Amino acid sequence: MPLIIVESPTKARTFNRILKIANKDDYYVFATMGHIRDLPGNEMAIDFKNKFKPSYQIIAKKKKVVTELKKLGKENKEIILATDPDREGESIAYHAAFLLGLIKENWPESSVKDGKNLKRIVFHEITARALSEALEKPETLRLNLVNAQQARRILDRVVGYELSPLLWKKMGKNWLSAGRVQSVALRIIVEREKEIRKFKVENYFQIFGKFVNAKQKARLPHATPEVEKMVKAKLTSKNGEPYEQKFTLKLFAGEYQYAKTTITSVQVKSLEKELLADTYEVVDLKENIVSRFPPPPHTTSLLAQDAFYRYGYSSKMTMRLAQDLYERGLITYHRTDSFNLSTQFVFKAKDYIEKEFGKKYSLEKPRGYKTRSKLAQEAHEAIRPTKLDAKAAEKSEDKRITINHKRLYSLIFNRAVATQMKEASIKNFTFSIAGKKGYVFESELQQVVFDGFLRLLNPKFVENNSVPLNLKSGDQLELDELESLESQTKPPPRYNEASLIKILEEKGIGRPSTYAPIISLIQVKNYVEKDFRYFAPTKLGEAISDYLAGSFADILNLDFTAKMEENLDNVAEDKLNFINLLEEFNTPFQKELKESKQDKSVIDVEEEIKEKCPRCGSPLTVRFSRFGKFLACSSYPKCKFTKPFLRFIAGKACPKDGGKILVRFTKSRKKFYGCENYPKCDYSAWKWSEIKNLQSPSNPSSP
DNA sequence: CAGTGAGCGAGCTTCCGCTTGACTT
Repeated sequence: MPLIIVESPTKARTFNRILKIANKDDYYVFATMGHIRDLPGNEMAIDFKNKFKPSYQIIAKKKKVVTELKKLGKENKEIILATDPDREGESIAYHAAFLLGLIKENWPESSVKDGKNLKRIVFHEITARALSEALEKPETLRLNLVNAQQARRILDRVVGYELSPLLWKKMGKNWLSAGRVQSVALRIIVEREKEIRKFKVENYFQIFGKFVNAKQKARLPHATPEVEKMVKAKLTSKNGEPYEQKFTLKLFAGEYQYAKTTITSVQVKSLEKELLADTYEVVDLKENIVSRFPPPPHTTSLLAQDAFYRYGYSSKMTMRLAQDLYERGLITYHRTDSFNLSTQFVFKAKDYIEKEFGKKYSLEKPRGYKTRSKLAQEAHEAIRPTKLDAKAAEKSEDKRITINHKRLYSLIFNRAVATQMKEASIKNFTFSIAGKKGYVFESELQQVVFDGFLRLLNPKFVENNSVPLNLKSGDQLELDELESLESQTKPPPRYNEASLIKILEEKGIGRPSTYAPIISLIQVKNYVEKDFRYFAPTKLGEAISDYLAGSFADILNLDFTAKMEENLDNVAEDKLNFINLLEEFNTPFQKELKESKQDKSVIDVEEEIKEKCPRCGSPLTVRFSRFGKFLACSSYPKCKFTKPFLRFIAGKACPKDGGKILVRFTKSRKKFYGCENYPKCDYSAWKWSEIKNLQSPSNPSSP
């Protein structure tokens, strides 16, 4: 009886179901639960003198899995490797085959011992047809792909296990970490912070006019009933001279565009006077109908971004919820970078759309999406519901399905179905309002002509933009009111979880399975902190990033991974030898390491604060430990005074005893707010909204 | 599924990527 090997128990279950239906129950399907053989954690385990030979071990937590695998291997002669079609999947297959005694390892060349009994099947879609087709023409293990994975693994190990100890010495903290992915993620945040500091904030004014058309009702963009008669437009030029200037900043990651006007506070008053005295006419009214297409279905990265902006979920939370939905069979696999939707789903979606919204909303031909990124590996489908049932999560009787699960399910459902809906048709109006003295105001608005997919994905937008513009060129308008707004130019924004994941994915840094863990890691290590929902580097994080960027500029660059991936593709296609690739990386790297090790200077990130040590009077300093920040006496080791670093919320007092409110954490690192006088006072709150309206300490409430 | 408060830190750490079940109530 053939033994089929896959990664995940869910995939195994699906296979069993399909095989049973096809009356092929003489297969046994076994799940490895991911990698089973890897480098040990407690040492480098790379032999640099022997072509980077790795010493793999069975992963401690997988011993049971491997015992079971070996037992099954003895019982079943024919082995069918059915792991994911990408690099990591091929590697899992390889190590499983090795443990079953079917691979001869002779570094750096490995070979398959018994090709008759070892087969590899590959498919991108788990359906009965794909499976039976694959079973009919099995292939062989792709050793070049395995080598690409090994090169990736070894390179990451070398980078991580060389750079980390360097940091331990450099910073005097033996728990620090560095790596190809995490250090670049950190640098992205650090460089942005510097760009923000460097940014010069400037004040400027914007002038908006509200115009009335006595004869006809004109509509204001985003109109409310009360102001329906008014048209709001922005002053943009005089005699062809624009007031607005646009600027583009080149940033570490991408660029930043911003605009300001040349209008200063001095000019505003006289401008207002002149504008109010003028008479106006609508000119250059243009209509332009454009199609708006639905966004692609969710990948891991897009789902994390969508859930963050829509519901404020952290990536960790989103992945946890998605995992639960996946395990209950409600959605497809949630760690994916693919836009592919199975043909079965696409056809069912068409039926669903026609039944739910009518034929006007469905497509004749299915719509597909191209991956933007060449770095995608597309081992899975896009994330989509498994059933065309909008209420599938709602109906679940599982008590562990919460409102959050249901919300995330809806997000996934709507987005996937929307991909197969007609595009929306939007009429864009742009027009100017010109005064006799040469002043020009400009405005634009949109009207939804046909809602298409927006009906499902953004009904509010449809509702707010359904009325046509009731103006035409030549209409005479009166300026009813002026609104002068003082603004400041804004620096590029800090990253949040969504924008960080977006840039990581764009640059191919990290994989769907690692985005959330990486974001957790740089916070747990105290390299970055969240200021509300935005990342700011700590002193420690900035020092680490600057040091590494200075000494290992190539690795800390955004295109390092992209170049590595290109090379790994060449290895997979047998155009490049993977040992040569490793050597080409490692030779200059070791040189840089040697130079860095010669510099014995130590970087100090400790920062003195105003507060004095109660024991000896020396200033206290903020220090970093693996458990977070703490305050310690600056005359350590002479004085060993320490105390916790507390984060007070300014301007809030405890409603029970008037004490200061501070941020605390539960044992499981969940954030909450509490009174400084704990345990005497037990006031606590989970959410900002609960403490938002608390009184300030100096201003106790009277009633 | 939720889950609400120590005191530690300054000797044996650290990588990336693939999986799920893992605490306790």
